[in-house]
Amino acid sequence: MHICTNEIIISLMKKGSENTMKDIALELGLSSSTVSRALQDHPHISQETKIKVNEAANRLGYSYNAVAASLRNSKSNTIGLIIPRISKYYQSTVITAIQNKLHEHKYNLMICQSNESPELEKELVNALYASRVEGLIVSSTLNTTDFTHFDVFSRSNRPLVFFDRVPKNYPAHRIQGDDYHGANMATDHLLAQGCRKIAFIGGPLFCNLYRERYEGYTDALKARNLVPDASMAFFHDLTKENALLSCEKLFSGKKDSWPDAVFCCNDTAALAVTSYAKKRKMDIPGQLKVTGYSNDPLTEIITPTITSVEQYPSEVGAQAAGMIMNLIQQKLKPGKNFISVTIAVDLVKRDSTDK
Amino acid sequence: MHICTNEIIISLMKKGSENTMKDIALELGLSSSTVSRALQDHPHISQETKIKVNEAANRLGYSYNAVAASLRNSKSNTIGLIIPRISKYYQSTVITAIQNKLHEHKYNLMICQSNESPELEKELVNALYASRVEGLIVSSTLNTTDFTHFDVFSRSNRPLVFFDRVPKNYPAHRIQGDDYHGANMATDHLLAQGCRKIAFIGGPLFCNLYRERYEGYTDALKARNLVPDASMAFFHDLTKENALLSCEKLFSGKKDSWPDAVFCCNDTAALAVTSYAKKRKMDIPGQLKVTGYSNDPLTEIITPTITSVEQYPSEVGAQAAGMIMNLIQQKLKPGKNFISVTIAVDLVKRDSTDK
DNA sequence: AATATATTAGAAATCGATTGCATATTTGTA
DNA sequence: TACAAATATGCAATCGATTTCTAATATATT
Repeated sequence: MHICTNEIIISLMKKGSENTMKDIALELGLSSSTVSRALQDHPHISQETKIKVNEAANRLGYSYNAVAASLRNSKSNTIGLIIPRISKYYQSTVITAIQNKLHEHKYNLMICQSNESPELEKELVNALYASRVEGLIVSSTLNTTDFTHFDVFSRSNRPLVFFDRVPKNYPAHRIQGDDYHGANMATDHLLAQGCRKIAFIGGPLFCNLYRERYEGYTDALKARNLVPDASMAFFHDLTKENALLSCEKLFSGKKDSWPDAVFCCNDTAALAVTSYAKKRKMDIPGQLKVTGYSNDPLTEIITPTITSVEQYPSEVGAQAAGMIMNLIQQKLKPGKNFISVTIAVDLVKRDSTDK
Repeated sequence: MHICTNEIIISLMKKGSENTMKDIALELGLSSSTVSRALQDHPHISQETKIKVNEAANRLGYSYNAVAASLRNSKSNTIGLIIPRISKYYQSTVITAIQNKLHEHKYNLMICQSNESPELEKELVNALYASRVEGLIVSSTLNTTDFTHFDVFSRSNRPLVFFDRVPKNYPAHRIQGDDYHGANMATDHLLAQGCRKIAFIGGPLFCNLYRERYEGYTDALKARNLVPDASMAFFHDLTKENALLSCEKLFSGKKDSWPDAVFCCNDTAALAVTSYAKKRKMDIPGQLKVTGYSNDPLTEIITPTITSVEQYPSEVGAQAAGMIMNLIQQKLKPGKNFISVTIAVDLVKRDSTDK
């Protein structure tokens, strides 16, 4: 057993750079081929040599250079991820699931935030491509309508998987929550609770999420022979501020024109509606019922707790990572067939809809 | 202006691999040196050649190989980040700030989660080192007491910066919030509001954060000639569940032994205390005052809103990234001098302490 | 004894971009 | 005219790990 202090290790290192396999080889009078194979536990190398090599590697403070291996093998063991923001509950949960799954396969994840900017998104795609990530997982910007900047990946057969915010007419694999069903369930629940004037607060309809949720919402109304009221549907960035503005419009006229429920496409908006209603002394759920989307822990903290749609983000992340790994390992043959996985959602009923 | 369809581009590409500078050189009857220099806009290359090279690069669908450049230049343009979890407000805000700052310098960020496991942390350090990240930013695991696995970085003079959870006796640069002062202010505020039996809920004292907050808390008490009551101080992982258990203990005996305030070292715990109190029909802030730490947006959502300590995570992230960049660019000379930056904090008074 | 088969190790090319040095051509100056 | 300087380009080595092919032993088989 050798005991090395830092000083000894430093003195054994060449000035200004790392020791390489070559240095180990030199030290032992071997070739670097042998060292490489020994470190990989290759069967053609004797036990004796392997032990000597590993010992020398420790002694010299050798560290494997993944960059060199990456170049030689055309294999970076890295996956790229582009996402608008990492700070939301849903997003960060998906990321964590992806990372854990990839780690099982000894893959790294390079996470980039597009900050909702299509230009930055494009730049990041190219940067990740240049870094030779082996696959790319994306939730696109709200404003990405042109997806051609992802062509580099599809063109070179490098796996490309979209989740959550997926393109409409772009050939790629995708993992989505069942947005139609989620919205449909939530709306139907409100109807079952007796609501008849249900407002809708969502994002722009060119984004798949809101398009499908809006459909789920309108279909639920139609199923009960109700006509969706366009003056009660709002489409904008789902920030607190925007949601409050929509509230102003919803609750401006005479009291009997007010909605008796609001279906919100995220929890931020649902929260804003709830606090608006509280401020105006409206009773929730008595006078107004509210539902959110994503089942952010926030929904259990506010009074009243808010009914929301659970999207199982961990499952989404695990599926996305799993799909990328399968594509890389060619368990799924690349080609013109694209897989679309839909993750089931559940309605979590809480106080804001009287359960 | 050339118009290329995907088919044309694909047909121009070698089977199964990318076009390289060599291919561009071949196409134009130049050497790859010239191509390299042309693409870098090197002054020794004529305008004419540069235009031809760029045009051919587009035509061939050339994509820069950052891995090859990385090897040749010993420069990966990548920084590593190891963090226990990305899902909390504070953490994700710091990350975003780091990423934005690094992006200005054309650096990428490789984010890894240690999931609070020291073993995984160690593994990640080595993986990032092998990937030749040029610097490492770390917030360590709650249970990391031995920091020698970071030696690889210090030993090879690769910048290492700790933030938030920083080591006690390990030589490295660090960015910290002013934990002592934050806790001191919060406690003093509670005292000023008339509280005299202030409980403390924090993490284990071997972690700098909680050690310093505890000191700030006790010093505030002592400054008013109060003796900290050990039976009212709890040290554990700051989860909701643990915090509720501590509440059980705090409010188990006779009513006059109950605390009149609880200082919590994070907002999760403060939230738990608040909901516990609400469930037991205690009046906040009348009967019990509560403060949290980190100023998570949650604190403004719950009723009552919770007084908390703002840590300016964006500033922390920007400083950490800025310091790494300075160290890389040798604006700070590496050596035995370690910089410790303290970021000021502020107390945000809300309803839970009667303001 | 002679050939076959493991076993172990090395030489050299490769991945793709970069760059110091050498070279060739053109322009400028004494 | 001759020589200096500026301009434009190529050659070849380099970064570090991997792998194919080759070669040298040693052991086994007939």
